[in-house]
Amino acid sequence: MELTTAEENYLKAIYHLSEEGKKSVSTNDIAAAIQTKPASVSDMLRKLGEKEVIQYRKYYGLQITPLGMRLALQTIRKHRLWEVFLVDKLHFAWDEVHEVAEQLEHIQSPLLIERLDAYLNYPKFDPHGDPIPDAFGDVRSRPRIALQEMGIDQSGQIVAVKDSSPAFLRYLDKVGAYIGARIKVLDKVEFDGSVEILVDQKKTLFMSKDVANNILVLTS
Amino acid sequence: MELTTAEENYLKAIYHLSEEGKKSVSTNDIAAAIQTKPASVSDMLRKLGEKEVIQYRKYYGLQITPLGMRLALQTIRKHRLWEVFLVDKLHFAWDEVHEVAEQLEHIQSPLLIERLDAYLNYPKFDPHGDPIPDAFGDVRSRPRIALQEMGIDQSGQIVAVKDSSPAFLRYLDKVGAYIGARIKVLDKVEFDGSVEILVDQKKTLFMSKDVANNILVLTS
DNA sequence: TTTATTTTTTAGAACTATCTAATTTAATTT
DNA sequence: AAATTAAATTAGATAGTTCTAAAAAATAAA
Repeated sequence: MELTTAEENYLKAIYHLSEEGKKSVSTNDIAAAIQTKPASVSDMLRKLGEKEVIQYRKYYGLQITPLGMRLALQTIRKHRLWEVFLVDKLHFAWDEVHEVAEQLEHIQSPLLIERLDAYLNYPKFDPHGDPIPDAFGDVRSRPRIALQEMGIDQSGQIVAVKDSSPAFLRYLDKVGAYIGARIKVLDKVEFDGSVEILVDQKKTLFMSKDVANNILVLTS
Repeated sequence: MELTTAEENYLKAIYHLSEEGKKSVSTNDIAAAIQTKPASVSDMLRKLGEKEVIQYRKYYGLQITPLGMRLALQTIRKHRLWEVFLVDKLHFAWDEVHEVAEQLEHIQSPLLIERLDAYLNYPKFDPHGDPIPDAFGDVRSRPRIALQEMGIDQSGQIVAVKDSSPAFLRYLDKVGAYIGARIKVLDKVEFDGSVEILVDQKKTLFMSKDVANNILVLTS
């Protein structure tokens, strides 16, 4: 069974929205996620239902099927492997990779992905810290919490970001809070939820609540 | 000005057919080259004419414009750079790369191609020995002749093949006549046009006229 | 429980790319 | 030069993706 590029994009968006803890994924949510109109989404949901990658009941909502899950994870695997390639080998900045990976993920060639995976040394996480599913769709995720949720004096390592908009990624680069940075919470301001952290044991940094909420940390 | 994937493929086919010495490229030729129907080609020629990448007069024929030439060379550049990547870095066999490169060539990202070019060390030729146009569309081609046309005792280096079908490439791999191999013509049989050559100063090889005609050599 | 609002779906249109069948134009042959 | 053959084009359909505008269904509010 083969999916078109558009179908893959819809399925990926549905998968991501499902993962974000939402009990049900709405037509409007999907439209917002892939920047299209709800009318287009309705149409596509019908088609994805026919292809049995989702279970779909009009007006009631949808659920990904095991088949859909497998296909979505395959696409995500490809996307993240390409991101690693772009950053590790071609020296892209981590805020430049998304758009290109968005195109590369649709290249059809199982052999290519196998070889790429090997060439990159079987990476387990992409440059944003998100886990790369293996060839069988298994994801080795690490338990992570938002920096905002850490307590004073708690340490950890930045492993991912929730919001990966170029603007946010550039901000992180600027202040030196990159993926992999080891941090420690020095203080939390109760009034506005902002935090003070120590980065790599040398630089202190103030962060607003909003920023701290967007950074995921592997605590130790 | 942007071309769709289909338009890029048509333009590339037209460019290649033009290069093959044919004075005029016919609708049927194009249809055969990209495995579609003449009717589809007619339609597309009209569109390419409107986009001014070719000059088109119904029933009379077509000619690539300078703009079309530039765009075709850009696509060819991408295709051949990806082929180098697949062979050099991902260890694809040279008869496995075409289909994947056919997809990769349509990825839109000038930065990606610049970086890829640098990463591959600015290669001038692809794994089949075909020249890679530079960013400005300039091609550094080498004067090459068919192995069949060489005289007895003449030496040279295999630099390209005319027919790059997987079957032919596999045959070459099998007999050890790879791109880059240094050869010398030991004998030519007048009766059937077959040749006897010495490969890399150790192995002698008999080749039919047809095979020898498909191998291009840089003579020295 | 009606009414109002929001969400979702359908209807109808546009665009791309392709096909088959029919027609038109050009080239060849007699 | 007329007739035949070959090549190229148009007409009409289908399939995929998207849109706007209108209708239908579900949810929230009075």
